[in-house]
Amino acid sequence: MARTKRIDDDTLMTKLTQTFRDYGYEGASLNILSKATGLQKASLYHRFPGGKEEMALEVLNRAGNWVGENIVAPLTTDISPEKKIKIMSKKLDEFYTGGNNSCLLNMLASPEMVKGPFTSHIKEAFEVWIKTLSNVLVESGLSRKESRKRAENAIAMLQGSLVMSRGMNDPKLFKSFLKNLPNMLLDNK
Amino acid sequence: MARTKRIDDDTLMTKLTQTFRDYGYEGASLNILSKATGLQKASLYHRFPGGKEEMALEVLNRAGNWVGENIVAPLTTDISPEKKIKIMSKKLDEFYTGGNNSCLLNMLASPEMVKGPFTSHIKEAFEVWIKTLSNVLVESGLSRKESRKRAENAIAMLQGSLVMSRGMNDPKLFKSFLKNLPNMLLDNK
DNA sequence: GTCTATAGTAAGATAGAC
DNA sequence: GTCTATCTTACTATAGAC
Repeated sequence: MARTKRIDDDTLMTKLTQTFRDYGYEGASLNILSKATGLQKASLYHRFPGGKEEMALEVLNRAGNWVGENIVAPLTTDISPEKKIKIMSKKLDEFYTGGNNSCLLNMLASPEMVKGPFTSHIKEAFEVWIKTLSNVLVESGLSRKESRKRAENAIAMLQGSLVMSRGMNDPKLFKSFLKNLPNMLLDNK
Repeated sequence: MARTKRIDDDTLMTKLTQTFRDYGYEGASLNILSKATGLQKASLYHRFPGGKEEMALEVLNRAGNWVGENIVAPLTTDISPEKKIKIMSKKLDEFYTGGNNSCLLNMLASPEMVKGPFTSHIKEAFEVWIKTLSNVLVESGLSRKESRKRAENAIAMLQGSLVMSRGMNDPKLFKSFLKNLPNMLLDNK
């Protein structure tokens, strides 16, 4: 034995993701990651030869894929903009577990001066997200400029509501954001 | 000599603040703090016997005082709500150096599960901020409920725009937020 | 008040047995 | 594939000279 995995890849990635979200990159020590996954450090290195950096990169990629499949993809189908926004809200609620989870794009962001290994991934994630959402709003009849602005504001509000929910230890601001999201995006001005 | 300070208290605190903003609590090692301030580690311990935790706590307190004097105080004077918001915008621009600095309330926030030494300070800072800003909006003629909501949204948008400015390495979202802030707060709906 | 030197601990990472 | 044991480095923190 011991040739069989104590924890399957998907569950492992979920645990790692949770830990990086809770502790950030620096705060998530290998000891903490080990306890969170039930694997010893050496076992983690066996699965991620690149160590913590590789773990965080794969976590970031997996989150990107999840967002692509669950949030971006529905936004590019043939249903109405209203329905798209509704689906997105539901998926965001799931993704951030009702405001109790921080966003990796915030928790893994590096100091500006020292460009870290995640900088480009995070920047691209934000840009893709803004563009995709913006396209939906154009489709709903808004101008390109107004659509871009609303998309940026919505994502900023999402990030801010998560920061405040964490800081105040109360997810109500995130929930309130989600509730207002459709209006924020689609209301005629 | 060496009985005279290499760096005065205020400049020292400014450097420490900058470092915690850039690196976060875990990321700001004593080596980094030492280089940033020009003081050796032992000298830092002489000034802050409680070590890094005391440094961060004092940084947080000082930032709270600055906000109290420069942002909260003007909000409670006798000038018009419009002028108050204008002053606040200007001071926020200064405080966050045009969107190039992160917010300590985000960078020092601890993981929810492990209540850190800053949790209560951060929570209180958000609450005071929301209440003070909300009162200004009540004064401008909005209902208590609407005022509270707008204040929360404005601060969330501020936090989010900072997160995104850092993540995208471009302060334009913060600048855009600042520009729209008066409308966001005072527009009749 | 600041420094060099160093203790003690925890970090990231690897070797080799099973 | 997982483990214990270990290495090396970096970290927080302290001692003691000037």
